[in-house]
Amino acid sequence: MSAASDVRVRFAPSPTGYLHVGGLRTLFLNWLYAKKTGGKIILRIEDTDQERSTPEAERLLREDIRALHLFFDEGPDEGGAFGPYRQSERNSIYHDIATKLLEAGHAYYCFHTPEQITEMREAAIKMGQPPHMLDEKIKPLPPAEVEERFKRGEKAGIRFRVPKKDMILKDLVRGEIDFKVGAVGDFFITRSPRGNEKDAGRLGYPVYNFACAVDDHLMNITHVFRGEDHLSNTLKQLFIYDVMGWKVPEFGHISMVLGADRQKLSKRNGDVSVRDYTDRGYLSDALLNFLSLLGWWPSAGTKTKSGHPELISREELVQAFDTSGLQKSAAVFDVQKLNWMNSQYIKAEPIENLAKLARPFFDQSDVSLKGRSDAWFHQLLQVIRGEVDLLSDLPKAAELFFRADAQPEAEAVAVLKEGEAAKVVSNFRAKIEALQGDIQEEQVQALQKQTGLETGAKGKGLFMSIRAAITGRTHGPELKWVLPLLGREEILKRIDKNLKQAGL
RNA sequence: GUCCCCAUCGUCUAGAGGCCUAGGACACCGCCUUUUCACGGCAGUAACCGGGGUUCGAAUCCCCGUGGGGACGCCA
Repeated sequence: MSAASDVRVRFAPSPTGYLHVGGLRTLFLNWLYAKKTGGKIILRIEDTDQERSTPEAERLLREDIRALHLFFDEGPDEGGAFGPYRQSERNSIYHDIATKLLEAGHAYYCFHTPEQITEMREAAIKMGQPPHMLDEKIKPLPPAEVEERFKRGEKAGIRFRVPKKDMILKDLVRGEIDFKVGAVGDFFITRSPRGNEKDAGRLGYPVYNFACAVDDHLMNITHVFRGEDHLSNTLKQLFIYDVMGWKVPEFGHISMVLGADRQKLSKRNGDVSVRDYTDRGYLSDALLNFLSLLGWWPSAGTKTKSGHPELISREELVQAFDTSGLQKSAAVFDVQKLNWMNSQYIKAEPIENLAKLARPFFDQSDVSLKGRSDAWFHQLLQVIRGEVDLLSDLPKAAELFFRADAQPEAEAVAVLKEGEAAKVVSNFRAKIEALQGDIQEEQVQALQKQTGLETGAKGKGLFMSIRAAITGRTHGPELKWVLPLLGREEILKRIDKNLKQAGL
């Protein structure tokens, strides 16, 4: 992390639902940039669409972000010198600027209904023209007529008059992008009032492109990293900066995240909600590590403590982050790779943390941790953590240690009926019975060896017989780990039960 | 339809004119290890979208084509 700087980036979600992985990736890239440069990251809630935004969604969003241990320097809850940070609380600011735009002739009232405009757009497309071709020919009304219409109770939104000129966007990711005249048409900057506004007068709530440009400017945002799908929005915002004479922030349009079908990630082609992932037991750092590598790549020679080129800790990510690694082309979200990465994080997580993270998954499952000590649970996790990709797979992997009454598998029964198996098992059972106190790893190995010596069994005949008799299965973790976890009583009980159920 | 963006293994990507017989990672396949499964280790299969230029030399630069994606809301 470098010394403090003037860099200010923001995450500006609209509170309409859970946090999505695409949004999280944008947030994280912004976060990395802020941390890397010693700048600040601001949370701004874009809730100008009163019909869709809910406080509940905002709460959920914050909860999701907090769970990932990502924090903001400024925001609705954390405060700051550039508030309010909720757009719904900034109405008077937008109205002031909209009024200025109106007075300067950069914007005009539009009394056409949404239906009329839609009609014109459809007609334009039919003529092979850009959709906004016809409706932008609508001439602004003379002031007297505007007054007249308002007096009659008509409602109007304000439209921005897009200057007739080419624009160049200097993009941090894509270089110079040229937009020809007419790439966008006159767009709405405020809605026509719906009656639910506070002190709105004849003005409604602002529309995204307007509120966004105003806030980025007023909040001194220096860098805007957002999805490529915003490219044409950026053009609109550029025009606002242009006529207002504002300094334009740096823009970086990051590539899209696509589903396996190469379409924009959606509910149809994969899970999009971050909560879905955390609920299934993806670790936050694994998810973030994976997401960071979707559309960004560290420069050559980046060293990681893990020794693996793509297993990069959060601190290392901050160190390595650089906008030159931002990718131009879209990236497909590959769950397989995420799963692998998650399994690596599960293996590397300090056991106490892992226990803390894993416990809820056991509580939700039908294997109960009741009566088990923390030490035992840690030991258990140590044994099974290598087998799973997700925390939610843990209880299933642990079943062996809980299901004392489970039927032995057919294969296990077959093993027990084979040759000297019965002799081997009873010999081993006697040795366990004679034991006192906790069973140690080395003891298990010594006992097995001894049984081998005494019965003449070796190899599969020895090890598999014991395994089948105790676990009722032919595969699983190493016996030297299984037996200490089970304990003397449990082992004896299981041998007797399995033998009986095998008909021996 | 119009505008904009993009194009290296199945996927994420390295590559900024000779270092490329194109490197890494996930997945896949095989072998080794573990007298089980998994883990781990080692090897292998696999890509520069096509066509024209520029150049002594092109995955890298330019043009065209094709393909994919995005945007075109009084949503964000």
